[in-house]
Amino acid sequence: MTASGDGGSATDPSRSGPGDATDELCDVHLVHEDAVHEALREQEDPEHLTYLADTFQILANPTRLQIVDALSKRELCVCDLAAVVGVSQSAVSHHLRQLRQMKIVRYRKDGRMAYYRLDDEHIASLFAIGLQHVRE
Amino acid sequence: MTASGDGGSATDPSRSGPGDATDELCDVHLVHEDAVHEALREQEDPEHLTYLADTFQILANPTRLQIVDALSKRELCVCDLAAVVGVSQSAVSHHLRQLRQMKIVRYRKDGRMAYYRLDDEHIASLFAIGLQHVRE
DNA sequence: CGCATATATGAACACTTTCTCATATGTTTC
DNA sequence: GAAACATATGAGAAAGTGTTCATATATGCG
Repeated sequence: MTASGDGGSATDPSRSGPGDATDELCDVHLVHEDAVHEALREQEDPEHLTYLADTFQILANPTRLQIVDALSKRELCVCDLAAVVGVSQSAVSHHLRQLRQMKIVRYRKDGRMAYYRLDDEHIASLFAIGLQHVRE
Repeated sequence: MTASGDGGSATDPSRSGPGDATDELCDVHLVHEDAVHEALREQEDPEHLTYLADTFQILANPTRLQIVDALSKRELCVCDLAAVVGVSQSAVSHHLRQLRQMKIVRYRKDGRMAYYRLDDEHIASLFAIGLQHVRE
């Protein structure tokens, strides 16, 4: 997932006025220094971005999106979900675990059945806005 | 899709319902037939879901989310983006192509520079709602 | 024109993901 | 307790992804 290259970091404190000072944060010459430094200051917490990337990763699968789609309207048990999305119980269960781990779905146990639903409204929003983007 | 394996039908004819003769959609026994059929009827277009999965896939990378984060506040050229996210120009360019292909970013050419920005408001919304979900 | 700069892209390797098969866990029923 | 059922999970093969290196395209400048 992550495997980002060098951390780089930055904010060269010695950089100052014009001239040919080494305006390098990475390995490229800075074209718009102010914008870059502003962007660096306002950057989101990298941990949040990594976690968000993991969340999108779990949503990045048509079968899991079918599950999210179905659960956006009603709760369903694992067996029903397998029938709806047309894959094996094992595959659905694996998908559900991933969705659970990223807090995209939650479930309640009733006897030997497990009834799944979306975890919160953010998920329904992400799905709905994503569909809007796709439909345009 | 590939419903292979054992048949194990065991249909339950005592269950009522407006007689869609399909008591077996996959290879598992249906526990809540009505809910399953309703979910099947209301299913989103599979092509949309595949495209949406591709979109989430492109968002499912911390470096690309850093790019989206930076571009959510200002337009930046490729060189600046490389400095901000701390990876090589080549890597950024590869990422930008993917973001372009999924209509997550767009760009304008000015001389030899390419200035990128987010493609539409849906993207900013997806990013913002995703962050809310992460922060909870 | 020739050279530097800015961006784009192809190939390849390390790493990750997804599916299926086999099996484990927990619950209900006999 | 044993069998049947609903769900969960581990392992491993096949496919996919992200980065780097090398190089291509295109613009600007002297």
